[in-house]
Formats: sequence, structure tokens, C-alpha cells
Amino acid sequence: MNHHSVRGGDKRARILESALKVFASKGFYAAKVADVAAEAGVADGTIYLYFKSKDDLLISLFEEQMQQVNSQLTTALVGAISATDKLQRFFKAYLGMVETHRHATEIITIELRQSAKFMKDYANPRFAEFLKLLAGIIDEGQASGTFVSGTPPTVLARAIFGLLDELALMWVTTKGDKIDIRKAADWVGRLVLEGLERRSA
Amino acid sequence: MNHHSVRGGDKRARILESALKVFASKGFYAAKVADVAAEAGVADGTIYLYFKSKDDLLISLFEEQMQQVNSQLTTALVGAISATDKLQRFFKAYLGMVETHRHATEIITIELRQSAKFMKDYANPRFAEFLKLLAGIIDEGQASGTFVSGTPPTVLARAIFGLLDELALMWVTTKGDKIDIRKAADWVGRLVLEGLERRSA
Amino acid sequence: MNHHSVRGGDKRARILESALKVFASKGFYAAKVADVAAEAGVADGTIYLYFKSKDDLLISLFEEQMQQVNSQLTTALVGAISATDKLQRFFKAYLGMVETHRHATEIITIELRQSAKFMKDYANPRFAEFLKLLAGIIDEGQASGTFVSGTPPTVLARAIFGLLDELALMWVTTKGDKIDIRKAADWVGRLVLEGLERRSA
Amino acid sequence: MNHHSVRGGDKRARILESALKVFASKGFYAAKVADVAAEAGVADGTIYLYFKSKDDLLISLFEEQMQQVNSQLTTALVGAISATDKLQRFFKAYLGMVETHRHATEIITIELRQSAKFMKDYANPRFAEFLKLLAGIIDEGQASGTFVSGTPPTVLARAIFGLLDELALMWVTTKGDKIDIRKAADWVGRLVLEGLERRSA
DNA sequence: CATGAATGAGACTTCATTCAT
DNA sequence: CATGAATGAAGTCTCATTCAT
Repeated sequence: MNHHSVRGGDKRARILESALKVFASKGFYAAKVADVAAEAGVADGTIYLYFKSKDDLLISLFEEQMQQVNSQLTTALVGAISATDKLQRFFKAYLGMVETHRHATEIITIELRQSAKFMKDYANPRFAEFLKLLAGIIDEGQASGTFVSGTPPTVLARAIFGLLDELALMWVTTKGDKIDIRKAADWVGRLVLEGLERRSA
Repeated sequence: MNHHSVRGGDKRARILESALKVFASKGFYAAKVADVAAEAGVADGTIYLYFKSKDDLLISLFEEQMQQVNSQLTTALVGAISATDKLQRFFKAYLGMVETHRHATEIITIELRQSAKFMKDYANPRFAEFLKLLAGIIDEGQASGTFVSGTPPTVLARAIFGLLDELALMWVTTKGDKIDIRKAADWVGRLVLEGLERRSA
Repeated sequence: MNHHSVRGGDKRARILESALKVFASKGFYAAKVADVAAEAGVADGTIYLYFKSKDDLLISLFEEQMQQVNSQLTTALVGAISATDKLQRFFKAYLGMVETHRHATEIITIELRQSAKFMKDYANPRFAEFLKLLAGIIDEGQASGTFVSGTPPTVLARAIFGLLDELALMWVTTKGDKIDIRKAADWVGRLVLEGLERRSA
Repeated sequence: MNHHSVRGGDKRARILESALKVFASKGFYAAKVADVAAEAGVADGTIYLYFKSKDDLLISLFEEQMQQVNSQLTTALVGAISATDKLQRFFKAYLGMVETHRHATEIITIELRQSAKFMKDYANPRFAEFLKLLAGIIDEGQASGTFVSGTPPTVLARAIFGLLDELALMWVTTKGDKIDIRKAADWVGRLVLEGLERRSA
């Protein structure tokens, strides 16, 4: 009988999973380390055997989650040829994850922002990766002439992330009847790819 | 002659202004009430003559700032005729404010999100107003046939807010050479109104 | 029109009256000076024109109330001849006052005790007077042979005060159907004068 | 071997003991939680591992002390046959405890009263038990014809408690030469059982 | 490795008291 | 005399972190 495996997963992973749930439901500041420990079924002190501090726990959570997000997005793009196709798949995959990874979405959309303030030095490399992936698609589209040039891909990537992120936030925080987040991918696709204005002819 | 005026502005306004500065630079949670008091040049207890609690201070700040934002946006739209024109002015005005109201932007972009978590019951009516203003423009454009129909205006409004908000956040948090936030209004205008794809003919 | 008389009474008296009401209903520690001021319809600062401190307000209240109690008791004894008669009148008068001066009773029964602790040096001369009055009756009874000797009158006086005081407290704190406080005077009279044991013959 | 025992007594008991001492000497309101912690030799925060709040500490103190008082009184009555005997033993035991449990006496005589005010809902069940014990003796005496009937036992019990309580308070607060509290039991016994008046024959 | 009782720095908030008007 | 806004000392309580077991 292995002490370290309880309900199929090593302790570090279980703590991370619990932190995800607790931070998402109470917010990072309101959540207590003891809450995370209780959720994970370990002693308070045990947290500190795997993470340097409460902040470190949050950062590790980002790392893990964003890595998953990036990996799934990358997978989703496999086989796509045109930039247009890639972008549509990107939207669909991202907003699809919102539904399947509720808690992760809350952490990313809400706490990621605070991080800019409270973790002055944390560079957030995974988010950078995310943006790079998105900017790469746009760059490719602009280079191939499929997309209009003139706006820096990094800015567009950021704008598009904000757009997706806000829809995710809306979906996550709405109590009653939510929008269909999967339909939203199409709406966003139309908005971004075709624009709002009716084409003249 | 106002008994309560001390160097241009009553005390409540001064405290609010100081809270804006302090919360923006340290984040709401890291900021101490004593910091705000010191910045405002009043005693700690004085804060509580004007605000019920630290939370109330943050909420009041939102109210005030969002009200200003809404009022400036409304002003900016005066005289605009088409929905397209209104939307462009909206972008220009919003991103213009980012530059002139740096601190307010930080509060709105960063702390507004947390509010969803920590202030369960705070409805944030000013933000609702903001969205209504934006959705109104889109609705008008769709009704007149200028804008493509099919996507709910409320969803589009939210998406566009996210987009603007993210650019504002990017601008605010970038240390070195920032993008030209005023140019960004045009970029965003093009993205939203015309879309990314090159028009076929 | 006299500024100092509002609703028939000078300001000092009004403050004292308000303090009585407020202290009685919330307790001295829970009561705020501002509460007393509000009740009296004066500004907070005004309290300090008449009393040195919150403590002084409580002490002054004791003085005033005990003086009234003593004066009424003294009046009640006028015309009584025997010690027995005096004691019965004393009981009747004391417990009668409990009903007519509810708030004063609460202050005396409850806060008087605390005073022993929090006002190390306050001698409480009025309470001393009260005890002297009661001890005087007992002493007189013992001297005349009406009362049994052997127990120091000061001790008996104190014991009897405790007895009356506790009944007063019971009456004051009971919410539902209270005992008839006036009947209690007779009960106490019987207990003290005749004792519990049935007389043999 | 008990992990939690530190020099004879678990931490909760030590804190309670320290609270007894500190509250008795400074009064509940004047006493700081830090004082209790220092007296107990623990950190301030440790108090809150065992008690919900400062109020809870006081209530727990009451519970514990009154329970001890009740238990000792019950023990003292074992073997007594007549109501008269029981009452005399009750007096002796109660006033004896005053001397041996000085601090507890101060808490009970002084702070118990305040509790009526500041703890609106705290029912104080131990004190109710105490009164029931006393009223039981009186009821028994009345039923057997040993004691005079006519006065409700609950009222008499309360009156007698007040009497004992006041003597205890007198003894506790007197600085110089105190009365002999053990003699007082006889004095009280005489007063209550035989009354003040000299028996006619 | 794991525990969880203990720590203690520090935050928010209250409120008696002052003093300029 | 009266006001009441302002003060700021001080208290209760929280909670991330440690360390002896």
C-alpha cells in the first residue's frame, strides 16, 4: 500500500487540484491555505512540503493550467491549413475548454489579472506562450495575404484573447441561463474574421 | 465658503482620489487602509467617517469611476449619426481615457474582476450601464442593416469590452515602450468593423 | 426663548437623563458617548462641557440616582416609630422604586458592581449613605432589644441590600410575566423579620 | 503520555485559569486578550484555537466555575436530612468557597451581572441549576412544614442568593480587615432561618 | 515525509476625546 | 457655550508559516 497515492494521484497534484477548486470558488485572497489543505485531505503543513508559499501555489496553478490550455490548443490546430481555419479552431477549442474546465477558467480569467499587481516579478511565461501561439496564426495569415496587414499581430492577439476571456468570464459568472458558449465560438469567428459591417456586395 | 474644503476638494473626494492611486499601485488586497489615509493626509479613522469599510471604499471607487467613464463616453457620442461612427468614437474615447486616467484604468481592468468574487452581492450597476450603452449602438446598427445580424448585441458588447479592456490592461502593465494606445483605437475599429479577412474584391 | 431649556430641563440634567436611559439599555461599556449625545439631542462635544469623561458621567449618574434613592427612603421612614416598622417601610419603598425607576435600578444593580473594579478609587459615598441608613435601623432595633443581637449591623445591612438588589435585578431582567415586586416587599419582610422556620408555638 | 500536556494541565485549562485571574483583577472589559495570553504563557492567537472570541472565553469561564460551585454544593449537602440542615450547610459551603476561590467569586459576583446585558442570548444554564438546587431545599422545607409557606421558593432562592452574593462581594472587595466570611455563614443562617425579630417567648 | 498546534505580525475598525469654528 | 469633524491610540482577531513530534 503506497502512502503517497490516495485516490489515484500524487500529493502534489491533489493539492494543486484542490487549490484550483478553492481559489476558483472563493478567490485567491479569501481562500485560506487551510481550506486548500482540507480540500486535499492533507495537513496544513504538508502544503509547504510541495510549495514555497501560498503565492507559489497560485503561480504553480497558472503554470499547470496554462500549459494544459496551450497543449490542447496546439493539438486542436493539428491538421489545419489556412490561418482562417486555425483561428476558427482556436476559438472553438478555447471556448470549449471554458465549459469543460470551469474552475481553471475562473482562475485564469480572474486571478491572472491580479497577478500582474501582486507578483511584480512573475513573468508568466505560459501566458506568453499562449499569446505567441495566437499571434503566430495571425502573423501567418497576414504574411500569406489572407489577413489584412497593418495591425501588429501581438496587439491583435491580445485583443482577441481579451475578447475570448471576457466571454469566458461572462459565461462563468452568469448564474441563470447562460449563453451557449459553443455558439459563441461562431459569433466570435464572424466578428473577428468578417467584421461587423455588412459587406457591400 | 465651504467649511469642509481643504485645498481644493472636500475630504471624501480626496480620500477617493488617494484610494484610486494606492489601490492602483499596490492592488486592493495589498493596500492598507492606513496607506490610503496617509496618501490623503488624514487620520486612519477619518476614512470611516466617509466609508463604511475598506470594501465600501473600493465599491465607491468603482461607482465614481465608471460613472465618469459612462458620462465621457456619452458625451463623445453626441453628434454621431451612424452606428459605425458611434462605434469608432466609442473606441477612441475609451482608449483615450486609458491614457488620461491611468489609475482608474488599472482599477477597472484589474479589480473589477475580483469584485465578481469578493463582493457576491454588489451588482455593479455602472458596469451594466456601460454595457448597455455599447449594446445599444450595436443593436441600432443591426436594426438599421448597417451591422450584420445574428449575434446578440449583449454578447458582442461584452466581447468588445473584453477586447478594449485587455488592450487597456496591456498598455497599463507594459513597462518599456508601450504601444500607441490612440492608434489602437483604429486597429480595433478595423478589426471589429471590417474583420480580419481581406475582402475578396 | 432660552437656548438652555429644551423640554424643561437644563442641559446637564438632560444629558444625565439620557445617559441613564442609554447605559441602562445597552450597558455602560457597550454604550457610546455619541449615543448619549444623540439621545440628549446635543453634540458629542457638549458632553465634555459638563462631564470630565465617560467615567465621570457614570459616577455622576450614581451620585444623582443614589441621592434620590436615599432621599426617598428617608422620606418613607418619616413617622415610623419601631425598627420593625421602619424596616418594612424601607423594603416597600425600595422595591416600589424599582418599578417606578426602572432604568435607575438597572444602573444601580448592574453597573454599580463593575464600578468596584473599573473605578479603583471611586469611594461611592452615596452607597455608603444608603448602607448607613439601613444599618442605622438595624442598630436601633438591636439596641432597643427588638432585634436579635450578635450579628454586626453593617453585615446585616449589606446582606439585606444584596437580597433587595437581587430581587430588583430579577424583576428588571425578567422578560415575560414578572413577579409582583410590591408583594415581594412583604415576602422579604417576612423572611428577614421572622425567618424561614415555623415558630414552634 | 499526553502530547498536549505542558506542566500539569492542558492548554485550554491553563488559558481558562489565566482568564479567571486576569478578568478578576482588571474586570472583563479592561482586560485585554493579550493579558490573558501573557498570563497563560501562550501567544495571543492561541487563545482563538480554544475559544471563539473574548466573549466566549468569559462564558466558558462562567460555565466551568458555576459547574464547580454546583458540584461542591451538591457534595456538601450529601447526608443532610432536614431542610434546615441543608440550608445551613449550603451557606457554609457557599461562603467557604468564597474564601478558597477568590477569583471565581469575583467573576461570579461582578461579571455575572453584566452578562445579563452584554450577552442577550446567553441563558446561563449553570446559574439556573444553582437556583434550582437552592429552591429545591426551600420547597422541601415548605412541603414538610419545617419552613413557612406563602412565598414562592424561586423568589426566596433568588433573595438568598443575592444575600450570599453581596456578602461575598463585600468580602472580596474589602481591602483592610475583612469580616470573617466563615462566621458570616452563621449570621446568614440565623437571619434567614430565625429572622431578625426576637422571638416573643 | 506528514502532521497540526502554536506562533505573532499586522490588519481593520472603533470610539473617547479634542479643538477650530 | 455649542458644535461635530477629525484624530489616533489601542484592541480583537486572522492566518500564512514553522517546527517539534
